Amino acid sequence: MTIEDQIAYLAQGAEEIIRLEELRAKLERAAKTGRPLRVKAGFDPTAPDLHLGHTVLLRKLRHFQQLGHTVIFLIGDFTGLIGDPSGRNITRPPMTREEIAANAETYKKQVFKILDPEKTVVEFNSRWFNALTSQDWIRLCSRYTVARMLERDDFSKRLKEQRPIAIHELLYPLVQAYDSVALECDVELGGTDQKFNLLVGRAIQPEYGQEPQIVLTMPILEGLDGVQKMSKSLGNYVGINEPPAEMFGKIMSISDDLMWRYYLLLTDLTAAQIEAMKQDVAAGSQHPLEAKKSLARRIVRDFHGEAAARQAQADFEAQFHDQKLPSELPHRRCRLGAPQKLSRLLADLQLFASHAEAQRKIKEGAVYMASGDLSLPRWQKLTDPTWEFDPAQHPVAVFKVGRRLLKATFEG
RNA sequence: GGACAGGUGGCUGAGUGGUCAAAAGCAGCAGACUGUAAAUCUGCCGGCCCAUGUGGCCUACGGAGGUUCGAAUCCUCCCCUGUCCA
Repeated sequence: MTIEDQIAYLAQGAEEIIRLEELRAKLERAAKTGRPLRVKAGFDPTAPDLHLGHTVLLRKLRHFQQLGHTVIFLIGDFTGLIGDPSGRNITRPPMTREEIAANAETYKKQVFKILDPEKTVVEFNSRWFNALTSQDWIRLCSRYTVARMLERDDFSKRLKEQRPIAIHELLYPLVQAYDSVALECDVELGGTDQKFNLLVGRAIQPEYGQEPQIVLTMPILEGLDGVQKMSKSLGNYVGINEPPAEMFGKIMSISDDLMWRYYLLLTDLTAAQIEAMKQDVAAGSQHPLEAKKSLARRIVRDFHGEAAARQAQADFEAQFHDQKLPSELPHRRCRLGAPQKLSRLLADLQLFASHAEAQRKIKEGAVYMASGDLSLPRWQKLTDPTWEFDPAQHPVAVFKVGRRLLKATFEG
């Protein structure tokens, strides 16, 4: 690949590259000297459950690896003590060595589904921060000004809105910047929300006699709702460890608009290929549903392989086009000798969060049941919460509420 | 250290003695329509119990006490946040 091809490859899907000329120079030098670039991305040590949102960044890191460069997967176990400033956050208690080690293992297991382990270095920033002296800290703090720190959107906004800003929060960007110094990074990747922190790295490195790193920001992936960023706490995420069927289903539930965004950020199709597909859909020569299935299959394949992806699609089609039950569905065994009131039963089966909710939803007509021959389920709407469910009559039953399915086997 | 303003359900935010499990919006869940899309419309949206009713009980408006037949609302102390002054 020529240098220009490499730049185009790295730039695909990226939000911003600061600065492009410097990246070109570094790539040229790396090619000439045979010394790979050191490319860093930092991760939160407390949330080792990765979802598709994280993979946007990981995929870009892999692109660097494919071009021969070294990725530094930095676990911010020291940074974690501060917490990325985002308003109302508190310093976290230090994690134990064991917790950190366990989380790191969890990370590795997930991350190497995308990254090349041969070209990845896993680091912890407590390694150098625990060795820092008070003098070192003061020296670091002296290299940046309050005014510049307050340029950060989050800080200036909170200042204006009279919301609290704790002093230690101001340290966060400096800590992250110092990571780049300690690791002698050539490039740092992050989401667009990290832009400020990444730029502080650029500003601090020259203070320590280093060349400023290249900053490459990736867009923040919207969650399944298409509005808010994908995050576990918002519940709008697809975890990379989720079973194929679940992944497939979740992706099928996104809006058509969002589908193109996912294509761009979560697959290796080029922007031109995606645009062509978009045209086909707009022209009516391809049904958006098919385009979405193809997206879902690609993504599932990345994490579970081709066979599982095909199976997931087949299950999906069987379930929603042919009205069959999926090959695997949540299943609970339940001891029940005598008839029981429906609302109580469904609450006990944890199909609902509370008994009150079970009663409400049943009255709303949201609950369906199938029993007997499950290969061709005949759904029966249940609207009476006081109806006595008789396990003798229905030793195996499947309950359906919206998209949720639950199979229950009763034994006396 | 002083003065002032504020702290309400997942979020925003109304409510200043009973009619308040707390308006409204957002989010969420479910139904209709569909392609498990979007948009739209409808219902629900603290818990437990009875069985279905403008039903009973419990918990909840930063925390702890108090006043009152009755407190998110009044009083006292405390905690937290911000602004101004020092």
